[in-house]
Order: sequence, then structure tokens, then C-alpha cells
Amino acid sequence: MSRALKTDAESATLGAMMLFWRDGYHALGTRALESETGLTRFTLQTKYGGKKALFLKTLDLYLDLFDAYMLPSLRSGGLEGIAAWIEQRPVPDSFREALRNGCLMVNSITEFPRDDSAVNARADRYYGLLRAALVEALETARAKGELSGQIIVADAAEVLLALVVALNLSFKSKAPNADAGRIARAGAAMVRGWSA
Amino acid sequence: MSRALKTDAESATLGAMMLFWRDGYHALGTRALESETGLTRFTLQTKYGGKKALFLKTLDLYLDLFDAYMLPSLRSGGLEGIAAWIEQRPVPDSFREALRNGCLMVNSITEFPRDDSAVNARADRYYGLLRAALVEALETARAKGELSGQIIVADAAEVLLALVVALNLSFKSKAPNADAGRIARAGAAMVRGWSA
DNA sequence: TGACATTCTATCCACTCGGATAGATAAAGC
DNA sequence: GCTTTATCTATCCGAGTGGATAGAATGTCA
Repeated sequence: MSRALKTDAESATLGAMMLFWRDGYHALGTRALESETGLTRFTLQTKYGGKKALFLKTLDLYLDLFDAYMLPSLRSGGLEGIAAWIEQRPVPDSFREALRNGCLMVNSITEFPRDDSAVNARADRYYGLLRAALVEALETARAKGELSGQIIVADAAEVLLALVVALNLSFKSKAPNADAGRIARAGAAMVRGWSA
Repeated sequence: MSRALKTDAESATLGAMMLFWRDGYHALGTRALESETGLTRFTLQTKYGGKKALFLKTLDLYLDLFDAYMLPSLRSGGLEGIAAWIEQRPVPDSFREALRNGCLMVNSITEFPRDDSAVNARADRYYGLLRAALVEALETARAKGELSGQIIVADAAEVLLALVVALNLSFKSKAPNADAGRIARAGAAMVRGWSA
């Protein structure tokens, strides 16, 4: 029974994610959401619970994809793997263009009030995932004997965490001084300098 | 001739800056701007040229203050000065609370489209100011003989630039994993590890 | 084929947005 | 004290917001 949806839930959420990523939450209207994803405003209310609820769903999807596609190659590559990951993040081709809009999570942290607990919960997951992956990557490098004894894994992971976040921000800007390549090259050089 | 303004231009711009800083551009309406700063919506149009123009003015003011109050102590402090600056940014008391909303420039980069040239011009200045101050600080440290010969100033400055940007982002979030202190301590430790 | 459940289409709603305008008001110069 | 000039107050505007709803359309199952 029941009439078919114009767009299945998966592709609607993915399309919405790309739009929120590009425009931000406030700047994207429900009518644009409707015309660009095939999602109906009626369905947005009855099935997704409104704009904000759908947005949080897209944030969750974003983090799922981040965890599934970006982090694995970081975790296992050793020291040179970390450096290479920073220089050229392993982004699926379909996301290459979207990444020019920075990181949906970073963008969302700045766009919502400091005490938005729903967004903070996602931010917590984001930082947690990234930090854990960096720690794992560094510990793998240490186990392989690649890492200088002077390097403290926990501290190095924090510095790399900051580096990744800053890269995500500089992607969003066209300002020449915000050139991401410049930051990435310096970061990769730093990592290579950590070798034993 | 002419009636007096309810609020002088300087305090109106400063007040508007704090509000944009706290709420973001889209989330702050002209009516809230009016009631919280004393600025009149009439004056906003006739003297400032509308909401966006005023916003850009507050961005310029923000960068002026950043240059005048935050960067000098960074430039001149030597290696330990850099580490201390990262751990405890020299923020005037009146801005302590506002800084919980992150950095107005960082927030603005994420909030506006990638090709907003007016915002990009300010972002370019921000990155330029910060990078130059970091380079100067590191070169001062080198001149004093404090800096290890293995450290390349240009690369180290990029890493510190990323660290500062990431700190500004983590201020904005209440997520436990985004704790700024954690990042700052690791960054300061890294800087101290650069000593000769 | 007809009953039923669900979505779609098309409005409608109350509200807010940034901006514009007209008449009242206040300060300075003559 | 009157004129002049700029700002204030109050209102209005058209457009857009997220959300709600009623009737038409569509798909499944008995």
C-alpha cells in the first residue's frame, strides 16, 4: 500500500547533506531543499521531523562517511602515511568538489550557538573520531620504530588534529593567504621530521 | 545643525561586532541590532549602507583590534613567549567572554560562500597578519639563538598558524573532545621542544 | 476492482527579514 | 526665535521563512 516516495530516503539525505555543506544551515531554505533534492516539503515534516532534524541526520551521515572513507587510510599508513594523508586527503571523487566548501562539521560548529547540544554532540564525535585515528596512526608508526623517541604521541596527535581542522577551514576560503597547500606541505614536512 | 545620534559610530560598531560575533551574520536580525546597540535601523541604512556593509565594518574593526592587542605580545616574546601566547592568549578582559564564541573571522569564513570577495579580502588580511607575526616571532627567537637549527621558520609558522585557527574553532564548541586547553598545551609543548 | 494507506501538489498560515518612507523631534547657526 | 539639517519614531512594504493542511494522485493488498 501507500504511494511511492519521489526520492528514496538515502539519496534525499545525501543530497540534503551536499546542500547544507555548500550553503550552510541558515542560508538554505526548505524550498531550495525541495527543488534540488526531490524531497517534498510535506515529507520533510512528516518523515524527517522538520528542517533541523533533517540537518542533524545529514551531519550524522557526514560523520559516518568521514569515518568510513577518510580515516581508515590514515590509521594504517605509518609515519609516511600520515604525511601523505595530510598532503592529499583520500577523498572520493564524488566529494572532491564538495570539499571546496570546507568541512560540514567545522562549518556547523561556527554556525550554531555555542550551547547547541545537538550540534555539540556531533562535534564531540568528530573530534573523538579524528583524535583516535591520529593516535592510532602514531602508535602504529611507533610500533614500527619509525617515530623518534622525543615525540609524545598524545601531544603530536593534538597538533595534527589542529592541523586537519585548520586545513578544513582554509578549503572554504579563496583568500590567497589561506592557501591550504601551503599549510599542508608544512604539516607533512613536520610529520616527516618526526622520524627516528 | 542636525540632531544628535543616539549612539556614536564607534560604540555602535563595537556593539554590532560583539553581536555578529555571538550570533553570526544570518542569525542576527536588524531589529536585534537596533535594540541591543542603540543603533537605529534608519541610521543603519543611511549612514552605514545596510546590514552587510556594517558587518564588513565590524570585521575590519575586529582585525584592527586583533592586530593592535593580540599580536604585539606574540611578536616580541621569543620562543617561550610564543608558547605562553598559545597557552594563554593576551585577551583584554572585556573580550574574555566574547572569545567563547570563537573568532569572528573564522566564523565568517565558514558562514559566507566561498566566493564572497568582501569576506575573502578580510580573511586574506587575517591570515596575512597572523602569519607575519608568527614569522617575526620565530625569527626573533632564532636571532636570540633559542631556536634549534632543525626548525625551518616558514614551516613552523604554518603549523602555528593552523594551531591558532584550530584553537579559535574549539573555543566555539562545548564538546568535551573539542577542549581548547588540550590542544593549546600540546601546541605549547611542541614550541618548547623547538629550543636549541 | 475496490478499499486503504501514504505521498504529492497546491495553498495557506503567521512570522520575520532587510529595507524604505513620512512626519515628529532635536540640535546648531544665523 | 526661526530656519536648516540630520536623526528619531513609527509604520509600511514585498519577499521569504518554516510549517500546516486539504484534496488529488498513486501504489499495494484483499
